[in-house]
Amino acid sequence: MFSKACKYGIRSVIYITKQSQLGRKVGLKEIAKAVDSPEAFTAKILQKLCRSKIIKSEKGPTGGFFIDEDKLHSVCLSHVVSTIDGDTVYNDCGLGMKSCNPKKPCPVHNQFMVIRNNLKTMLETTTMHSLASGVKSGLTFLKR
Amino acid sequence: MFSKACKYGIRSVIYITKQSQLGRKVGLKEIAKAVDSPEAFTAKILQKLCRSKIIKSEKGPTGGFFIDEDKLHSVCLSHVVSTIDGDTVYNDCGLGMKSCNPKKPCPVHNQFMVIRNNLKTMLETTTMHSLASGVKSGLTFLKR
DNA sequence: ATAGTAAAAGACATTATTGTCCGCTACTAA
DNA sequence: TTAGTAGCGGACAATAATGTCTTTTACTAT
Ligand code: FES
Ligand code: FES
Repeated sequence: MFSKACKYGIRSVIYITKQSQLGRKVGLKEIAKAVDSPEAFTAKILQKLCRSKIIKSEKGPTGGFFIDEDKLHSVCLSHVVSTIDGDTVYNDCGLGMKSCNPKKPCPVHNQFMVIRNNLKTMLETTTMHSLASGVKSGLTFLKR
Repeated sequence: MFSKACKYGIRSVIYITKQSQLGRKVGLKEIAKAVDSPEAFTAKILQKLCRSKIIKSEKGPTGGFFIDEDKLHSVCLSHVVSTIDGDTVYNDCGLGMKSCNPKKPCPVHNQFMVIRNNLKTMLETTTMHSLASGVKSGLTFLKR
């Protein structure tokens, strides 16, 4: 469904969100440990997310990653996914044709559109904030 | 969503199905041209599909790929997908945790299960036969 | 100011996926 | 029986994704 990079990215942002709700900045090492992801690789992903303004970072001691107070409730899954994986999930043809064109649909176009629209809606309505609270309340987990 | 191999596989099987309905066996070259896929790579994929009994092949002149009359209506998308891509679509955690375990769900588990079940149902209820008739009637296409 | 810290950036290594090539085998038709 | 055909199988090549390492940059606390 998503690339590994994207999965690490989502898990990381959920963790960062959770900690930002507590007013904490978190370092790379802590994140990688919390979500069980390769450290250096995770660094690259976080850099991307910073460049796309989804998260912020500060260098030096007491530095780390965090999310602005005002963004805490607005960031949703779709932002993270499109930053890391691009818009392929939304635009690509399910059978790999040059493009997904309703005027010249592939055999599974109609069926795919249904699934894809469900997915799209889900990604756009699921906030990182809500995912983080699941973790916070111990209902969901970020590793194992 | 699916690997390229899987997409080529699906397109190929649809084409083979369409031709088998007309009682024709089709050669690799013809298939690759019809679905716009790399020939040698497609050969590998067709071999897999043969080993899993989804399609059949015959060597020598007048040989080629085809689907048994009795299977023509029973083969569905899920068979092809699980042959090529395995059961990852069904079993893997959407966030890449070791396993998708409802007892220890990841933050998006519930949301994912909905999408995945939709997808699963779609794959299991969509027959290659029905996809092939769309192509036959000119409503859908296998390349471009 | 300076030493220490943590992220940024770029080069590099590994692995998985995708794609190609070629000799071998099975088959058919003449 | 033999020549030609078409899929099979294994080895190989190219690319993309994943993952690592090292140096530089920005910052902060002392
Ligand atoms: S054309 Fe294939 S999914 Fe739209
Ligand atoms: S645990 Fe992640 S999808 Fe089920």
